[in-house]
Amino acid sequence: MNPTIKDVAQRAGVSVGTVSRVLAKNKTVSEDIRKKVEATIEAIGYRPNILGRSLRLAKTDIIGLVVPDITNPFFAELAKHVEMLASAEGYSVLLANTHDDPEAERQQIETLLGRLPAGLILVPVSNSLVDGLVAGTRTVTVDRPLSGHALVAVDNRQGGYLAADHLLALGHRRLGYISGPSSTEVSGERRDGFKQRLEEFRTTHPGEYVAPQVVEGHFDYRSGEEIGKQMLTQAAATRPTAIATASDQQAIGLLRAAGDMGVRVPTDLSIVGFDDIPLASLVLPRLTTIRQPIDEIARLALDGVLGSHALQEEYKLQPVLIRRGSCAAPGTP
Amino acid sequence: MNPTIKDVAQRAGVSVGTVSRVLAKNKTVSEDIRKKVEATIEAIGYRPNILGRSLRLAKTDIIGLVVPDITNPFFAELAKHVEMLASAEGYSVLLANTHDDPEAERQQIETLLGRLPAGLILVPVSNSLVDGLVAGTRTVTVDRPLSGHALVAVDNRQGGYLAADHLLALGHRRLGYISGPSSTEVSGERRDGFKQRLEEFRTTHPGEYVAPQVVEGHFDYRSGEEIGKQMLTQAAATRPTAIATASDQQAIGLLRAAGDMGVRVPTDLSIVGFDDIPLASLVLPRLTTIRQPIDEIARLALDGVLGSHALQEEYKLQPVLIRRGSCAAPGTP
DNA sequence: CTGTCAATATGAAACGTTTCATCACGGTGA
DNA sequence: TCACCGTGATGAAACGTTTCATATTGACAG
Repeated sequence: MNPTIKDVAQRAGVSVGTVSRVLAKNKTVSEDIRKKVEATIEAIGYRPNILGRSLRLAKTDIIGLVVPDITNPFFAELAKHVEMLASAEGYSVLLANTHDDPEAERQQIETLLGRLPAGLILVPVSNSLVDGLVAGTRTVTVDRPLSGHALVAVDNRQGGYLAADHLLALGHRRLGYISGPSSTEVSGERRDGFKQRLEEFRTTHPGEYVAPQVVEGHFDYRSGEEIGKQMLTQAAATRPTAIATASDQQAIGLLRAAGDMGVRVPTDLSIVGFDDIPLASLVLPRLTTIRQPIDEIARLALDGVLGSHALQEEYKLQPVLIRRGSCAAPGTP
Repeated sequence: MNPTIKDVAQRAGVSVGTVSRVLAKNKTVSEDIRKKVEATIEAIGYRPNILGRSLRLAKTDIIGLVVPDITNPFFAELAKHVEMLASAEGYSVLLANTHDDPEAERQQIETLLGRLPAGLILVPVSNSLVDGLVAGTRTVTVDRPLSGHALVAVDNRQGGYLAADHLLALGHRRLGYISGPSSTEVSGERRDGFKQRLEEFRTTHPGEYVAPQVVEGHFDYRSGEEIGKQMLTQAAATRPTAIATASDQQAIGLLRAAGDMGVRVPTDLSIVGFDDIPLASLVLPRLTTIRQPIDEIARLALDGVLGSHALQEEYKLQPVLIRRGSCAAPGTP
């Protein structure tokens, strides 16, 4: 149906090999033949069949992107950046959701690999299952580590550290922390960074130290709201004056809980989120948060997958504290 | 490198054609040979090369999904549902963003079509450019119409109608409406439905009718916030007691503006959104909104693209009003 | 005039499938 | 016995590329 390279060759009176070389911008083709072929291509509207080419070359120009849930703003943002960069280089992005289910993940990756992608960008949910499955395809892990594969991620420990540091500097002493599920390393690191800063504070200001209240949850809105409610029902004298979370979604849920309970933010409660999703600057009050440089993450991941150079084991990026309206010194009217 | 069908054939002592027939679950192959071939496949870990197959069949099992912006929660939700349904049927989803740019859209669609997808699901941003470009590939349009192609969408006019109806029923008379950009038919329809209900009201209650304040904006948070500020700076006696918007994002921006200006929702101002994105039930107060049945939309779109039946011109779905906390009768304490 | 060399163009093979026209082989009916 | 048929298996072609070993020039040196 569509014209093929053979049609072009025939119509231009040359061999298919020659046409192919014209297409490949190969030097060894004379000027006038090149012109004639190009004219013919234009004339009959020839467009190379990507399947024939992929078959011959045994590789495609498709990038697989596997995320737990595209509905999560962080991953949506990641997908957007990856797609932008990839399409600028002539690659397309195949999207797969795992719904945080290891079995679904295995399945998705398997069918993805069957399509011989040029590379795979993966936000893994399980540590074991996919191990070894991704051999033979350049694979970069994002956000969460997977043994044996390159990882692009923010320095989560440093992120947690920054949050605690900011709150301490504002004068808060009774701190709360809503972490992510302990099944993910990410949340452990963020929490540990948070705690580490507090430990440091304990040694420098032994008299003022108060042990933080740490509760584990999921990364979503709901979890932030529920745990927030629970934390805030304590007597005003013992409940935290500031809470840091492991995700902006949790922080926004927490914001909602505070609102429901008449706890004013930031007057009665300071909140620090994590990620800096677009919504963070649109809630009321605007969310102070730890930003992940997601464009950088996407760039590095794609570079890793497409680049010819050997993959480093880990690309750690520095998170940065974004000050907005959800934090204040305790007792600020 | 990977074993091919030839290896299987050779090792099992049959012809490649036979192996292919086994793979295709074709009836005309004897029981014992079938067993032997299957055993061999298992033994050497053969997996059919999808490229060879696609080339031969001149089609792939890839679905192209083209959206303006995957970061928009509505489209993320759409992508998630499409991906779920598609992968359940053995198809994969190729994602492309157009950033609301007609030229990018043309470009994206063109390269997508070059990959010979089984079908294309498109949320178009321009009416003209891609026309005819998508011939030869089963294409379904979602959300916004494109002449000459099947459309799956909610009845937008009815959605606007419902919003106005709800607010009138609550007793509001001075209404505001924040619409989407007039370049999209969608926003026109929603606005017209809204106005239509008001016209009906005018004929039934001629004495009480007040002309609505309608302002045009974009679908995003920022636009809702800006226009909201502008609307709410009017004197309390003339400004609307209720505002409907063309998207939840606008409504949330509006919510933010109201909060900033000390206008209490729903006490001083009722708000109705549109879409029912996940976040709608998480803001404070929870957003009353017009829900689009997005799972249905995804299902119909995929059905249209994959099904063998002829495409209808239009699949209109009914929106439904979701009552939450952002609306109340005017003057409710 | 002949042999060489560089510069270009050609033809065919190969990538891994599916499919279709044949073929082999028993069995059956006349 | 022979023609015929049905059941299964085979072999080769075809899908549209790229690439590599050859072939064809023409120019130029000896």
